[in-house]
Amino acid sequence: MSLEKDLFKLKPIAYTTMADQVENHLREYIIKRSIKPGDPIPKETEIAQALGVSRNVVREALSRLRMLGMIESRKKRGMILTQPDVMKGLELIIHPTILDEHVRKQLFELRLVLEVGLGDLLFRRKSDEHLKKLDAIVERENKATTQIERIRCEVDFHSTLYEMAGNETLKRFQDILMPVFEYVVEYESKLDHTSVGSVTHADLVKILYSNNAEAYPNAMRKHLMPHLDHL
Amino acid sequence: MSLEKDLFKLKPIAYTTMADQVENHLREYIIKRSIKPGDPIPKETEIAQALGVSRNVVREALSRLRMLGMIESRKKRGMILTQPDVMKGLELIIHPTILDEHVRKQLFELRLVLEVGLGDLLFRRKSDEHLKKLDAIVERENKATTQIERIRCEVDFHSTLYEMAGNETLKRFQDILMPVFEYVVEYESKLDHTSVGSVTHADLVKILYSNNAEAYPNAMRKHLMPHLDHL
DNA sequence: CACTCTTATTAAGTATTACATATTCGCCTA
DNA sequence: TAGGCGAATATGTAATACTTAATAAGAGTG
Repeated sequence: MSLEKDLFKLKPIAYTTMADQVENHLREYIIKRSIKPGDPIPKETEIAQALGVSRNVVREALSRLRMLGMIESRKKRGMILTQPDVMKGLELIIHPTILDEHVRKQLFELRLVLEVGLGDLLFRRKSDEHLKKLDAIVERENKATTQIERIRCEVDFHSTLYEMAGNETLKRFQDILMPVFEYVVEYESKLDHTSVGSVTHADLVKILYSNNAEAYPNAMRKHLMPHLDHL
Repeated sequence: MSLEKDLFKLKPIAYTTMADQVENHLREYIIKRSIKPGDPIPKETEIAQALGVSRNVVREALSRLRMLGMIESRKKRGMILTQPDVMKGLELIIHPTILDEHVRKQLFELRLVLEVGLGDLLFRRKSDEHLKKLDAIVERENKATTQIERIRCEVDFHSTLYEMAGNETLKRFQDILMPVFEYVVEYESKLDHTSVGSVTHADLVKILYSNNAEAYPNAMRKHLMPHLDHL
């Protein structure tokens, strides 16, 4: 019977281990009791006894939360809730993973979207130091003789933009995503950056010096157009 | 001695458990052997023996990777590497966490950046169905009598934009972040959406119907200006 | 010969126990 | 009172035994 087959196919999805359940229990516990960073969490043995499972299982669940930076534990003091880095989870999953082409492309699109939309943060938070830093990079780029040096400038320029945006979470997001885009470098090097009509880094800096926030998005769009056209 | 103090202060940071080390070993193992999704991973006992640690420790490490969706394990078949959802880690850390105001603000900024930069994806991937859906939402919004109904339309409208962008990773990102922004609803309800000069949802739809991609970013900027001004 | 039913094997999931290690606290002594 | 020593405690690690489920192999039957 196909119905029976379907049921069997559903079963493994619904399957949860004790560790999964304990993990969820702990998450609920933290939310419902509205435990704040710094507050203590029950001892392993207490949790095990309360939930009627082995300490081993409890430790697996705790180990997960610890990896995400949600809790910290010291030898006698017990465990405390911590304010986790929201991007930690993303880092853990992206860093060691061989992403397939499809996902990598989506992440690259995400980067393009971010850089076009970055303008308002930049204009509200730009400082003279940042602008000078961009100037220096542009100058370095113009003097560059090798392709490798030019690509390094390219990366530096855009990284500096994220820095300028003054949003730590956003910057962290970018830093995590960056290694994924290394594959782009290959075809990046084949692009003609001096092509007529394309907006250069120097042009972008000029706009940033002005207070013309309206000009930024479309300038960046034109700058990234070679990439955008690949969508 | 202050040097000694410094050393003591450094010690707990450098401290790593066996489980941490095993976790890293496994990550390296996966990368170096360039194991692909679907490929099998050594048995728990084999790993334990190879690294000279207890199976218990190995299970803690594996439990973490399993949570992130990097591996799956079945009773006899052993464990296999899986293609993880890149946003899984983010979901795990954001959902149950009481984020502090500072981080929440940064995530909200991130959302604004995304929506302004979204244009090119939208224009390249819009379909008639999507546009009609937006039309329907705008119409619903105009007929809405209660504030709650209007907010629901607001959420629907912007969610639909992410859907239109045709980027699953981006959409997932948005879905995860959405609950964080509920706090915005409060002061959102105080804003005057009919204020003169502000770009309405209807205006945005009109632009999307056209093929004027240049007009989008600044239109969206104006639409979001009440939020942007809060930066 | 094919086909099903049973059984054995394997690897993950769970439980229990014991011990190591480090940190806190309090007592005790100089 | 200060300082050190030891007890208590909670996490980290190890070892072992058992449970459960899925696969493979083998036996028996049409």
